[in-house]
Amino acid sequence: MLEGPNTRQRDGASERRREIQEIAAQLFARKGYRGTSIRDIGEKAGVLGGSLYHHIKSKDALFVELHNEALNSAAERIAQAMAAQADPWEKLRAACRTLLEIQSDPNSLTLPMMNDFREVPDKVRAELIECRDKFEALFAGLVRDLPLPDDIDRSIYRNLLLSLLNSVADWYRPGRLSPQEIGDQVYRIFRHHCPPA
Amino acid sequence: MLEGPNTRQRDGASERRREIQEIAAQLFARKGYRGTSIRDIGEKAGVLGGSLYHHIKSKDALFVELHNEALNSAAERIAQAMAAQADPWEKLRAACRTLLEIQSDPNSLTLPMMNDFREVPDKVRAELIECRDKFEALFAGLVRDLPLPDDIDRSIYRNLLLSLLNSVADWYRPGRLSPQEIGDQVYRIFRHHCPPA
DNA sequence: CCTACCGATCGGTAGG
DNA sequence: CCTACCGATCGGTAGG
Repeated sequence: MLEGPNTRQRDGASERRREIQEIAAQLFARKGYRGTSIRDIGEKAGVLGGSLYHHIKSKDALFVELHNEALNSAAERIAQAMAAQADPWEKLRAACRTLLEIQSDPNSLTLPMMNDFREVPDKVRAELIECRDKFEALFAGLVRDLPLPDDIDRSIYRNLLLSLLNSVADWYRPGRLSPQEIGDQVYRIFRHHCPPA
Repeated sequence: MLEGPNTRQRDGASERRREIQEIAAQLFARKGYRGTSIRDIGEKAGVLGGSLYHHIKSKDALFVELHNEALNSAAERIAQAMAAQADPWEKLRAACRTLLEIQSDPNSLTLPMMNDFREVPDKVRAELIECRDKFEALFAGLVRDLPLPDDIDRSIYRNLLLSLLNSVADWYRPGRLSPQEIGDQVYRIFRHHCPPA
């Protein structure tokens, strides 16, 4: 209801567009694709739903755009954290910590990463998967370089690691362990598997 | 469109109810709560949406009922599989294999276990969580008895294990590894952590 | 189990 | 950015 009228007007159009994107990202992240209506986004932005169509093309396009931005931004941060480590296991640890940090930040436009594959229209899903594949390739490379025992299937290992990291947002609550500490826990569980050198 | 008219009529009402439950369970599992309309369920049952209300009270009640039945049935199967093993790690292995089997069967009414927490009305979510807590207690007991290293947080370990097992349905595709083999992989990843006795 | 309908909500648009 | 509206779809009900 209350809106701050002190928004700068320097570059009105694109700045307003950014505001709307951030609002939409938060709502999508919290309520999912279907649970977030154009009118919901408008309400938080202080306008009626229809008015948003000056800034967005469609709900689908907005969702895909936010999802892919978030994924690319996350991939970049993780790649940087991994690059700072030489040991494969330390790369895994850095990746876990970074992704956990991203996933547990409720206010970042980077958060969404919504795995709501089922609740999204087919056409949207296809675009989501395409972008996600690139993200998963990052983890495929990471897992490829780990010295894992022979009886561990790397494809399964990677899928488990990824789905685990993605679902942390479902049960993470601030206050107890920090994202970094949880990341370390993930690392410890997935790590001990050195082959008996 | 085609319906088999050879349905027995022995106990018409309750048998019909069971049919509708199975149809609804499959749709909910595949399309989620919001993605499944009463009319969708009716269509698969060969009737109009409104006609279902002779057999169900509401969409919410139907969903909660199916969810809780699935959860209780799964908990029972897992408890039995665990009871057949004495060693704590073998209990974990049995639990992983059984849950994986349940989660990857696309035709079982037991499957749904839908973690669509976000797309469900608040009132429904509260009822879902209540039942899920009991299910999670089963795993809490399992994890409590594992001889884990001191630097592993059992609460995190359990959350990771559960969210991992639940999200397998997102990427599992029949053909490659069997559910049991995947269950064994999960077991291997989560196991190696014996403390240096 | 159907016909016929309800009130609500949805994404989106025309026209200003 | 609003008014006013569209066609579609939703869960659910009355009355037979």
